Amino acid sequence: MLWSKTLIPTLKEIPQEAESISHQLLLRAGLARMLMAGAYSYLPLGLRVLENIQKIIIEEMNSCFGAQVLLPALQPLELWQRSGRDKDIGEVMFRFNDRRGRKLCLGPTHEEIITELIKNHISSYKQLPLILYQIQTKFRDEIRPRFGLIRACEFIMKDAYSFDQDEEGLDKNYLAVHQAYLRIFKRCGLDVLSIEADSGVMGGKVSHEFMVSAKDGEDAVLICSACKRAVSFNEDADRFCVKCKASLQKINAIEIGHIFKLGTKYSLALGANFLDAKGNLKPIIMGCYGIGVSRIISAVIEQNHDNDGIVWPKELAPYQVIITALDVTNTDIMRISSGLYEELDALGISVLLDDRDERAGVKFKDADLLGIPVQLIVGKGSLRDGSLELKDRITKEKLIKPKAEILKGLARRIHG
RNA sequence: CGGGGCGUGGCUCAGUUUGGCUAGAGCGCUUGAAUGGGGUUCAAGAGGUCGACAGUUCAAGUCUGUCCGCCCCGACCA
Repeated sequence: MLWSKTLIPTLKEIPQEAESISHQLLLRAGLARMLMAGAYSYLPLGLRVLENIQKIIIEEMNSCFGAQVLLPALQPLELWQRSGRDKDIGEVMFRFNDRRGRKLCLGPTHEEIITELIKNHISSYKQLPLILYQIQTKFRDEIRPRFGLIRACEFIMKDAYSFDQDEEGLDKNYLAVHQAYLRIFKRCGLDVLSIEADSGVMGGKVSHEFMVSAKDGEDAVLICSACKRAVSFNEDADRFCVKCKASLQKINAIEIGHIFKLGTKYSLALGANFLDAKGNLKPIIMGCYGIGVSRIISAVIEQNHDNDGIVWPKELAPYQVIITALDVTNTDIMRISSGLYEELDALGISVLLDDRDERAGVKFKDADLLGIPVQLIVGKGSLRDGSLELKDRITKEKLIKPKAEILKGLARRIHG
């Protein structure tokens, strides 16, 4: 992609509306823009990052035999009345009437919808176990949306649901998804803590939340200074670790995932049953597994930035390489830059070519701000001896070498 | 919802205390020139319902009232 053909509105100064680091960089690097509190437009760069996260999630969910679906965001309120959650969820759910006066809502989550679907299609133990998941926009009328994408009223979530005939099956799926989550977050470049948690409105007994430590996080976590075990924070929390008696340290964190062993709450309420091998009618045992996909963008920025801007983990970067063409009025520099662009593009490497007529300093600052892992710089030096310059955004290492060697260094950074 | 802060061109802000001529600066944008490796320099331009409405006044960005929006803290939260 050519910079001049896309929309990357970088900002030199910190917008008034942003206080947290991830919110500031989200806006400054031109990833997203606010429409109103809690609702954001994703610009080309932000969408590419979002798609990269989704790709990782899809790969890992498929690897534990999840099958992707897409359920409606538009839902009949009646289903929520049947599960009893209509009241529990209360004003967090957006509600309205259609033209016929039918009561509708926008889905804040999808347990009811998936259970209703499954009820009509699963009738035998032979069809179990099953995991279905989707990546979809959720709507929650938050009391206080804040920190950019971290708490939004419209956001993108991956929600998965497991269906089993017994508790053993649920335990197995729960563990499989738990492990898949750890792989997902690692690939996203996140240092994540898995914590036993309250299941709250979701119901069920066991739940784990996945927390990312971040200075501007809105949740708090306690970590044992000795065994590093993390526990969720509440006001009357112990000051010492129950296991090793060492002191606990409070850190701020962002919750990016939450998984629950639901049991039969929804299958009983909505009548999702199956016949076991002996012909007994039993409720399906369920689990549900959520990831805040759009929230990951903010969490990743919180954990991967420096004074110059974002430092994207390899797999999330909106482009793998940015070619910084210094002096676009110089036809030789542009010829070399375009050639390089074509060459990398043919190799399947995603490249952004900065073809703007801007000063070198502006381009360097913007390249650092965007956080694309590898910068290739084409300037006067390249004309003299055919050399290229590579800047590694992560290590800040700079190499000026013949093209062949630079391409090797590039390959090592992309594939290695 | 309670407390606090803010709202002036695309962005950052000054001006509001103490009302006074045609509303300013920097960045960005357009045009021209010089420059060309870490947010250049000079010149000439374009761009504004001063968040909205109502009121006070000879006169309102500035004072009063109501409302709207954004941010932060709290409560809440899957």
